Amino acid sequence: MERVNLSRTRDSESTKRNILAAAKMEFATKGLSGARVDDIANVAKVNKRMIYHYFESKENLFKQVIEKAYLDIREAELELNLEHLDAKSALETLVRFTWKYYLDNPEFIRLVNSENLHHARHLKTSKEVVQANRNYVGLVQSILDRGVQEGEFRDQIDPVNLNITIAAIGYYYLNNRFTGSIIFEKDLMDSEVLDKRLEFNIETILKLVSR
Amino acid sequence: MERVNLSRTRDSESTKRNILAAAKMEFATKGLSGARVDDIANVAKVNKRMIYHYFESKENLFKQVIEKAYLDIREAELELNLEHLDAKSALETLVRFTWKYYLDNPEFIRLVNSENLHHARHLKTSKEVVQANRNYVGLVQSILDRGVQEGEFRDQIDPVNLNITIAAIGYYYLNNRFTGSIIFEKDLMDSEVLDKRLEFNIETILKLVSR
DNA sequence: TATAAATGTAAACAATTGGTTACTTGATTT
DNA sequence: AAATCAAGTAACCAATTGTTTACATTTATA
Repeated sequence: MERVNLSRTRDSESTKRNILAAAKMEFATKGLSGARVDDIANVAKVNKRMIYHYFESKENLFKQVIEKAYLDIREAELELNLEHLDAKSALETLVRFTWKYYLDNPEFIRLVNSENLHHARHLKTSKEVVQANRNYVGLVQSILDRGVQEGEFRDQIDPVNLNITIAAIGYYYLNNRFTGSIIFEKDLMDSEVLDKRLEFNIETILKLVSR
Repeated sequence: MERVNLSRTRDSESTKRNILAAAKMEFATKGLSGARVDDIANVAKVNKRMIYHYFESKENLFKQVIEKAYLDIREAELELNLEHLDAKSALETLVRFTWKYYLDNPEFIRLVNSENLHHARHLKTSKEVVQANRNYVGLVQSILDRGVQEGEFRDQIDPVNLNITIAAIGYYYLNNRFTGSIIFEKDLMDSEVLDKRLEFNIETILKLVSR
């Protein structure tokens, strides 16, 4: 029988949550190599030993963080309930969502970069993430099918490439906002500039799929 | 009067070049924090002291590397001589070039990521890079103008956003090839898959600009 | 209530790492 | 040929860092 203790002075679940949250920020801002276990412990207000107690190693902690990051975004996408919209609206909603998610969760982009710098070795063994993504590709495929039926979209569009492009046009812009702002001599994070970029992206995707 | 010594046993220029080349690979594969000065020295076959002699610090060495990386790609773009082509061909050539450059120089992507992780603090003081990029945006703008004159392109297309999108659709795919290959359960680096992606990208850009 | 398991702390360790010191060797100039 | 400066080497250092050891306290349960 599970006991719930509402007034625990010791709370392993909250300790784990705190560690994960602190680790996410630390890894995102400094990368896997740049991240410091001591800093994670300090931010999480937890003794460093607890990190090793619950997560075994810095490497494994990173793995937990990146897995959770992927599951979180895939979960948020499912909550959009795109099945209830016509294909064009569904696609536009997805582009807007992806953009906003990256904008609101810059850590996600950083973590994915880190994981790729390390040849995705942490994600390689994650069945759960693969399955979540399989569902996601299926979702996009069904939007495409619906669009063809409605006479709005071209057929034979590759859902994986479409997916990648939807992510790419948001990800690249936000990932490289620092070098981009210098190079293009323009604040890429200015709110009007951001809004125009989103409209540009929606246009890009809709023109790509339409007949 | 400058003397040229063809048989120097001591060659500061070649030492500097070796350090820069080794540093570029080391920073690209491990990031700024992950890179080891000792490893750079070993690969460059140079005493570690020489790195500090010529480059002052690890940080400054990174700055030299990232600056050169940007100047190199902007230089390669200029050599395409896009002015001699009709607008549509020029744009397609640029998309193909960008893709191939990222494919052949994966270090470039990694370095740009690192620089953004560090808020572009090394590039901030680089007038030369900003100027090179100004020329590049001008080049794309002139292609767009030509396309409008030829009656092929829509007008009022923002050259910066177009630039960003051309880069994005190649960059994202290749940057995230490791996580992408796992997530999409498909080898994104398979040569047929790569070819299809390039065609997809050309289509994306041409549909975006055409009337 | 005794006991074992879970949760937590302080301190230290061994390895690593960016950077430096002290010195040697080779090339150029006068 | 002597003197001067650039180029190069080996050894070392102080600080950092991921990880561990040894120990203490709280909680759940037999």
